[in-house]
Amino acid sequence: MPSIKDVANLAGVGVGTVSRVINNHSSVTPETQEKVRAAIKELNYVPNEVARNFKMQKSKMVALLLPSIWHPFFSELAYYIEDELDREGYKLILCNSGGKPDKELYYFDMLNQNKVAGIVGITYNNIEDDILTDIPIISIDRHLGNTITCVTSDNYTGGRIAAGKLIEAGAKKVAYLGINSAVYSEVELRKKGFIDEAEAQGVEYIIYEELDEVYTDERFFEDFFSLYENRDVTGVFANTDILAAKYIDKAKQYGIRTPEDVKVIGYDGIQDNKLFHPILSTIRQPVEEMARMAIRLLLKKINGGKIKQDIYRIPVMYRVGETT
Amino acid sequence: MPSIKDVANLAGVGVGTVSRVINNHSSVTPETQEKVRAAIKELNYVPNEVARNFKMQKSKMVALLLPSIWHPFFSELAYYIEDELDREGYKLILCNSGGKPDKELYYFDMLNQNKVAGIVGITYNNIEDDILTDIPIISIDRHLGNTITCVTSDNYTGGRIAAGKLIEAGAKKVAYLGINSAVYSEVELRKKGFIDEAEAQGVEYIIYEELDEVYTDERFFEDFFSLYENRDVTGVFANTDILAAKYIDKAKQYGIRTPEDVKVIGYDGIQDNKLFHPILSTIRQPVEEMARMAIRLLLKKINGGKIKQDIYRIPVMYRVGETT
DNA sequence: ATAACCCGTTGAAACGTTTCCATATTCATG
DNA sequence: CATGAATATGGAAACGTTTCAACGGGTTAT
Repeated sequence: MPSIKDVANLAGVGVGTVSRVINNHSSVTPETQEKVRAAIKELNYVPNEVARNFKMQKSKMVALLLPSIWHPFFSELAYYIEDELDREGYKLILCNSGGKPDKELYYFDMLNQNKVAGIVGITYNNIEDDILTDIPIISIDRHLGNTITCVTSDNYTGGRIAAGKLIEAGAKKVAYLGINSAVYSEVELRKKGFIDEAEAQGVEYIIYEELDEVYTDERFFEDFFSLYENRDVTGVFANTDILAAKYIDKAKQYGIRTPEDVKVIGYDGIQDNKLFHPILSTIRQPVEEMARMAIRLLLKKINGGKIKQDIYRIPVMYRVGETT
Repeated sequence: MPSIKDVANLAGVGVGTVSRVINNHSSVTPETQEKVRAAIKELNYVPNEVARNFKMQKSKMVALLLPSIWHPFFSELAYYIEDELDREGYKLILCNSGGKPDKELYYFDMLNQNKVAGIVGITYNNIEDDILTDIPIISIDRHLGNTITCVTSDNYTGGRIAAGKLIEAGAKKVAYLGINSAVYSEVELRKKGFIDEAEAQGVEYIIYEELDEVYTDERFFEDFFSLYENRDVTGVFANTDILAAKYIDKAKQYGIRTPEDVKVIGYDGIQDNKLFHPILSTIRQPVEEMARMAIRLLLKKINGGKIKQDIYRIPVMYRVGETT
C-alpha cells in the first residue's frame, strides 16, 4: 500500500507538496500538480484516512445513538440523517441502545474513545454533562437539559390539532392515551396541547397514562376499558401511532369500532404506504426536516459555530386516514 | 487530553508498561499494575482509539452497505447486525446506497480509504474484485460472484413451500409475481422452487415478472389483471411482502377478494406485529440468524480464518396470516 | 547593486499508540 | 557463590499524515 512518501519520491517532490496537492491548500504550480497527480495515478495511491484522522485529532464520523433502528420512526430518521451527513462528507456510526441507560453510557464512552466528531442522541436518560468531554451533541425529540440543543416536532401544536380534529370529527368526549418513559419530557407537550384545545372548545377529556412501563400493554388497555368513566369516550389521541394501532385492536375486542364508535388519531406518521389497514389518522412528524435540521445544527457546532436557540420545533401536519 | 506518556510519567514507569497494562499483554507485576491504574484514574485517561487504529493499521469498524435502512427488512437486519458486532467490540458504519451502482462504488472507495475491517454488502451490482483491495466482505441475500461469501435464506425451499401452501389452501392455478433487479440472482431460486413444486403436484402455474423496473407498479398490475390467462389464478406467490400487499390492494380494485377469491403468500416476514391488516401469509426469512451468521463469518474472515462454503442458506419458515 | 519581498517548495517534527530489542532484576540451580 | 534462565521494564522506532519554519530563486523597489 503506497504512502504519501512513495508518491513524493516518484514525483520527485517533497511530501508537503503532495499533501498540498491532495487537499489543495496553498498554491502549487500546475506543472508540479501534474507530476504529483501522475505519480498518484501510477501508484494507485489513496490517502489513508485513518492516518489523517489521527494527525488531525478528529474524524469525520458522527454517531447516531437511538433505542432501536428496527423501529420504523427511527429507521426513517436514520435514513435522512445518513443522507445529510454523506452530503457533507461525514460517515455515520449506528448505535442501538435498546433504551438501556447503561448501554447508553457504554456507547458514550466508546464514542469518546473513538473521537467521533459529533453525536445525535435519542436517549432515554438525561445525559450527564461530564460524560462527554467536548463532543458536540444534538438530541432529537427529547429535551435533555439546557446544554444540549434539541430538534423536535411541534408537540404542543400537534396535541392541539389532534384534539381539534377529533372534535371536528364528532367526538363528544376525548381521551389522551400515553405510554412514556419518565424523563421523556418533550412528549408531555402533546398532552398539554391536547388539554388546552379540549378546554378551549369546552369538550370533556380524560388523561390516561402509564409512565413507568410497569404495566404490560394488556393490563394498560384492560384497565382503560374497565374504567367506568372511559365508557363514553368517542375520540382517542394516542401519543404514538403504534399505541393508536394497539388501542384500535383492543377496542375491537371490546366491540368498539373505529371510526364508527370512536375516532382515533395517532402521532408520528410511520406508515409510508397505503397497503395496510387501518390507515391511521395521525399527526405526522416532519422526519426528513428534523433529520436534516439536526445534522446541520450538529455540523455547525462541530465547526465551532454558536447556536442560538436550544430547542428547534418543526411544524407538524395532520394526515387524515381511515380512523376519524 | 492526557496521553499514555502522561500516565507513564505520573506512574513513574515506561510507556510500554502502560500499554501492556491496558491491553494486558505480557506480565506486569501487580504493584506496577496498581501504580499504572492509579495514574490512569487520576488523569482520567482514556486510550485514544484512533491512534491505536492508526498504529495497528486496522480498525474495529464494519460497514453495512444496503439500499435503504428505511426498508423494514433492512432495518431489522441492521438491528441484529449491530447487536452481533457490538458483542465482539466492533462498531457499525451505515451506508445507504439507494441501490445506485455509482453510489455503491463511491462507498466502497470511501470504506477503503477508511480502512474498515470488513463490509456487509447488500448491493444491486456485482462487486468487481479489484474494487476492494483486501477488505473482507460478506453479502446477504445476493450471490455476487464466487469470491464473495453469501448468507441467504433458503430461497428454493421457500418457493416450494409457498407453492405447496397455496395449493394446500385450495388454489387450482397459481402465479409467481416478481420484481427483480437483473443481477439479483439469488431470488431466482424462489421462482425455481415455486415452479418445481407446482409441477411436482401437477398444478397449472404462471410466471409473471418485471426484471428491469421500467414499468411502474401501476402498469405492472394493470397488465397482469388484463391478461386473459391470468383471470382464473387462485393462488399468488409474490416474491416480497410489499409486492404481495400491493397485489392484494390492486386485486381489491378489480373486485378480487383475498383470501376468498385468491390466496396470497409473500416473502420476507416484515410484519412484526398483528396490528395492521391484512396480516400476510408469508415465507419468513430468518433475519436474526442471517444477520448473526453473516457477522460471525465476516469476523472469521477478518481474523484470517478460512471459510469453507461460499453460500450459507438458512432455513425459512412458513408463517400463516390472513391471506390464505 | 543591494535590499526587501514574495512564491513555491522542502523536510523535519509531531500526533498517540504498539512492538521489539535491550537492559535490569529476580530466582533457581549446580 | 557463580551462572543461566526467566521475568519485568524501559524506551526508541515506526505507522502516514499535516504543518510550519526555513530556504532558494526570482522580482521589485530603493
